[in-house]
Amino acid sequence: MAASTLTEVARLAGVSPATASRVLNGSARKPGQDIADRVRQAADSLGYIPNAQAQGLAKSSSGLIGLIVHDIADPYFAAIARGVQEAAREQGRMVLLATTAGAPGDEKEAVAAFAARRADSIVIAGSRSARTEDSKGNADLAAELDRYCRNGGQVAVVGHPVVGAAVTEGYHVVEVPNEELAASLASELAASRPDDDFVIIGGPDGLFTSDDRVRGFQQGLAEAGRPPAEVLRSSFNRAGGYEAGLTLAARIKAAGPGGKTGQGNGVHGKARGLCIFAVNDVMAIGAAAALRSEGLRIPRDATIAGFDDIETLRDFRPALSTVHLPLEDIGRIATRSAAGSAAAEADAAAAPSPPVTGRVTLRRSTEMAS
Amino acid sequence: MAASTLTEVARLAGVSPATASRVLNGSARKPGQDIADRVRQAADSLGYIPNAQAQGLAKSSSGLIGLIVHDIADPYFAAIARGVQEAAREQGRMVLLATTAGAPGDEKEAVAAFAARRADSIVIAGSRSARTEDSKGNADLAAELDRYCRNGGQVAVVGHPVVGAAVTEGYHVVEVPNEELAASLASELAASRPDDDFVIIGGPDGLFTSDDRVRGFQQGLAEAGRPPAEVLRSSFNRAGGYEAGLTLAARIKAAGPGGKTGQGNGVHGKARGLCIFAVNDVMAIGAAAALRSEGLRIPRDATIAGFDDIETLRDFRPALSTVHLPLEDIGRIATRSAAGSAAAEADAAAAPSPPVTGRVTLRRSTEMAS
DNA sequence: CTGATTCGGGAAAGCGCATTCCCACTGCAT
DNA sequence: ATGCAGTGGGAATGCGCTTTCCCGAATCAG
Repeated sequence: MAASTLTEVARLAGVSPATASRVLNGSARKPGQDIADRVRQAADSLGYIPNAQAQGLAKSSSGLIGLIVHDIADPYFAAIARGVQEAAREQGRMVLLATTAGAPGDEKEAVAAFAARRADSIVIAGSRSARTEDSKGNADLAAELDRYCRNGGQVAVVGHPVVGAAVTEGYHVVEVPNEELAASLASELAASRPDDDFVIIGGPDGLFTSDDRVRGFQQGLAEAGRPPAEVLRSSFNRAGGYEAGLTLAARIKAAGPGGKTGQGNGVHGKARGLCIFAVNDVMAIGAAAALRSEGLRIPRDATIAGFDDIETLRDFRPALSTVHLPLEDIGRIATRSAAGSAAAEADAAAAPSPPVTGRVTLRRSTEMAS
Repeated sequence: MAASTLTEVARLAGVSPATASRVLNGSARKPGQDIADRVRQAADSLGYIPNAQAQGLAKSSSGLIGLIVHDIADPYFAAIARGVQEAAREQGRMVLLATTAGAPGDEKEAVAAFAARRADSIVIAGSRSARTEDSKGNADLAAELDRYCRNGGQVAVVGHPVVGAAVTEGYHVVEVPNEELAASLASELAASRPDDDFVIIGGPDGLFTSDDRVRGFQQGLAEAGRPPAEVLRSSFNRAGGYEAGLTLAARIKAAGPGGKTGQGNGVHGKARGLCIFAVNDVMAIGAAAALRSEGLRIPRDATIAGFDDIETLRDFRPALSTVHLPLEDIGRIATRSAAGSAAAEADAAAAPSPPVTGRVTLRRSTEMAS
């Protein structure tokens, strides 16, 4: 028994397919009450389910939203995905998921696949990369997006625009003030940790999100009259944080065995502590785990801060200082800004994009030594 | 500029649409080399992207996999989703996401939507419910799945079968040995905590996953010669765990202020500790947070264990004793078992479904008191 | 009571592609 | 030279639905 079709419903109801279509799916023309009832009854007596593919083909629009993330199991992306999902539901659309591990080549393919499915809009979350080895991929991606937009697609990018993207029509960017927030974090940290040296654990060079946060942090430090922090680069995940954490642990132990009151490193008689800024929470957690595994305690032997304020990580102890980002809202905003209708564009003109605001959140992991 | 069509490509290449179709998409008949080249060249000079909707309509199959979860931001589901996504990629399909907060009514709608999109298969993760208020929704869901399967769809359910599902054709269940594993956990805990009383923090009555784990744990306790544990019911998330944790904290403090050596509660002169089993990690973390907020320490004032071994929570301290579940594999297995082909069915006959195995993992949170 | 409008319904033309059928042609054996 | 299968390409049909166009009937003004 194959799924029943509109034609069958129409026949059962004794009307034409055109009429059946008009009553079953929102059409401008409303058939008479009695006919409508007959059709509707026929429809659910047959268990009729409209074929979305055929509908899509006929009106060339699919009710699909494409979402591109690096990794859906990463809580950062999962949170954004939740927002996207919610907004999609509001719009009566479904979300199509693609994960790419951040490879622009894969992202290009994902965009092509979405385009093939005639997705109404595409949301790209996850940091853009400016690394030279990605430049080919980025160019391809930009071209693909270009084409997609020219064919009427709407795309929203979280964070940084895609490198080399030329179109403006239908291309939206949800700005995340990474740099400013990182600067604020730095300045608050500088104030609360007057005697600490700072070090940054960053992601790979060229990752915009990472680079912005590093730059902002350095700037905040400079404004507070602090010297620039050293930057350790590693991968943008827990493992990267852990690795960098091991390096730092060794250094801390070498500098002051048994605590920071060892053989005074610094011109003042007073020993200097170390404050670590990891460019995201997951890396911070990794670094913290590394320190702990080396017998170091936080915030006693070093202090640490992250970025994102991942919900699942809030129960981590010592509570992680970080910058809160409304991840779910970001997903929602991105999805809405790519909702692509005349109304939406009018709105967009009025409010180019509801600004994303974060908040520095200092917690126990950078608390003053008692 | 609308997206170019196969016909345009064919015209440019000077061949018929049929031929173009044959070269551009895997067809049994391979046109001649020269023609193939011409077509391919025409295709990418036009930036041709096949219209998946039309393809789907024509061959009635969409290359889509529907995934139903309660909440994509929940790390449990996010992990499963990752597995599903990977398997989908292997199969050259894309995943369509639906979140339902566990409401059978929403799940039914999601299935209908997937059916409308002619998804090749559907993976349902997330606990089934047997609560009476859900019985109507469950029946509807079962009916919808039934219809979907009869129309050739493949369904894989993680954990428990949908209540009332009648079809067998195309209906797969990935069994998760919740009960057995919970029993093992109980027996190991009983051995390592000989002097503890046990208490269980469960989800709402009627949630299969929760009920299975509760039942298994009780059984394990019984086999170890321990009396049944009291069961506290609350919601299946962190908040629920937190709430139950507060209740328990009050109880612990009342029983033995300042530690468990207070006014001896028990026939032996020796005070008894409390070992808490929360039916999932997230609840366990919530309960732990509640205890901590009440000034209690783990494992000193109480010990606690969870279930799932959520990756993001592994850095939690004290490290949480739990039951490891290969979440990602589960997603992968479910997706593969619903891959729905003759070959897959032959495989399925050979290996009904690659068994999911978990592992009791005792860590610091239930460590022997020193 | 007639002519100009609506109004409600049906017929039919695609949407973009896969696929079946058909045909012209080649190569081979007879 | 003639018949045969085999091969490679094109014409045409249909997937299920939307939508334009058309037409008969009903409504209204004059």
